[in-house]
Amino acid sequence: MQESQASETTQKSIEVTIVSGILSAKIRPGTRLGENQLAALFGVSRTRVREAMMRLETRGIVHVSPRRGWFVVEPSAEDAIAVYEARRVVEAGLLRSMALLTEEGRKALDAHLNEERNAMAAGDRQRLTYLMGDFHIRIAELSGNTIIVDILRDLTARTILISMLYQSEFHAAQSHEGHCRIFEAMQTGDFVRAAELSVEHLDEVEMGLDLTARPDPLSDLRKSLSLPPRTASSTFQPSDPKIPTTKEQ
Amino acid sequence: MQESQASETTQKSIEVTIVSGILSAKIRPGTRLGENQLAALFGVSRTRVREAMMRLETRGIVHVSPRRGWFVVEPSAEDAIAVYEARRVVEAGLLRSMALLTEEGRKALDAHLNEERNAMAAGDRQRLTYLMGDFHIRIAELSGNTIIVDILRDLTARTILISMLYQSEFHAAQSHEGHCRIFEAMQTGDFVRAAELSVEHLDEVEMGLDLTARPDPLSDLRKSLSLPPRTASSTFQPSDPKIPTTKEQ
DNA sequence: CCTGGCTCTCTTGCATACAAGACAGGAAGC
DNA sequence: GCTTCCTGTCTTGTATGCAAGAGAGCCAGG
Repeated sequence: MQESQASETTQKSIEVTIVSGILSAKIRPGTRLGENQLAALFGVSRTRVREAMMRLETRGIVHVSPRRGWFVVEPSAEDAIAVYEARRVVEAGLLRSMALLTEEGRKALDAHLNEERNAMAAGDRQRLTYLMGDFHIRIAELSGNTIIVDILRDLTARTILISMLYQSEFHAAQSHEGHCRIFEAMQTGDFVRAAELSVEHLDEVEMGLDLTARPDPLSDLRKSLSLPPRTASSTFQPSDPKIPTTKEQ
Repeated sequence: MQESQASETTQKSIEVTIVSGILSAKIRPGTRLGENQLAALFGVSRTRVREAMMRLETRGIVHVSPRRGWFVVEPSAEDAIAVYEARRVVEAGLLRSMALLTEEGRKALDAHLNEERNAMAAGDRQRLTYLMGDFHIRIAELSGNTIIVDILRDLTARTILISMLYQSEFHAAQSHEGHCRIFEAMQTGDFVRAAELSVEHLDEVEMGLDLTARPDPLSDLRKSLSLPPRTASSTFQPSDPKIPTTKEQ
């Protein structure tokens, strides 16, 4: 999103920038988020960067390795399973609790599915990743319950990190079809069916993961040697290359 | 729970102390949480207190009024409705996703219900409040999914704050019966029924609230005059009176 | 060539200092 | 008496400084 100079509203912009970056698959799991780097990027002191990191940590988006740095989480296979389970629970519970789909909501979802189709046609993979996750958030928004929206946003962010680690190929068409089916069920007012389809859809995506493929083939070894998690900063390509070879200080 | 001197593990003890205090109804909504007070209590600097506050803010437990202080949230009527809806979604979704009740789990819930009975017999209202909320957290723990446990813990904390604001009388027996019914359904393996009962139970509790009774009859006026939210510190009675009239510095 | 240890640098952890806003209380003017 | 303004105090907001830990790299010894 916006860059530095975002002073004044920098309050939470660090947080949203990073989450947005993850939701659109621009930031990879394991990316190192140096306090000094971010402080320079946003033109603030480390204090505020740390605040943002703490918030993101409680949201399960980043974690800190003492005296070594902040890193975007690299969910383990167990984490991945837990995240998908949590999503099934929340999303199915949400759909079952719905009573009707307003015309407004119908339009919003319809427009979203069109966006998915456009992105597929254009082959815009990053945008596609974002849209595939966003669909579920949009459904939550229909409920008007910001608590659930926030929960699902964070879970979706983790889902995307998981897919970057364990998903070899991206079955966009399959996901899109799943979304369409859910939408159809919702349109007919059959929310129980929509919930079931949602669970199936999430199962499908989860099954498409190769959870045996460890994110880093050497992670076992690294851990036993207490070496740093793969920084992956070399593969971090922000759309706006604001992080040059900033040899900080 | 433990007090100052908790150095070393002070890492997150501020957070858990406050959340525990809320879960056991020892800290009222609107309680002012001064950075200096907490810093003195825990024997750390404001920095770490602020970190804890930020985390709690992310979790929806406290909020900050700029340059005026941190306060335990006072959920509005709308917030209350949203919290109960979120709980219904998550808890019903969770129960529906369960396949079996292990013997271990059965014992845990059974023991818990006994504790409820004991607290009712003893008339220990604080403990009862804690147990009534904890029952739902225990169910989440059965799933072994820490994500869901954390979500429900925070929602339960907010629920207790809501009950302190809007619940005139405490229908402990009614809640206990609701829990027993849910447990019975789970024992028979009928998790769909358990989910339905759970929704009914939450509806019952929600209906027992008087959401027309504003937490502070003058809150509208206060807001328009941008006066401080009611501190309620005068009604704050920690079981361990560690916060005397600490005229900080 | 390999191994062990040393140092040097870079990172976060934490405390502190100072800035700035929000009230409270009192004094001055009407 | 009432209102208005002003000043003092207390709060959080933010930056900065210093300490301590973790590695990376180098050098010596085998």
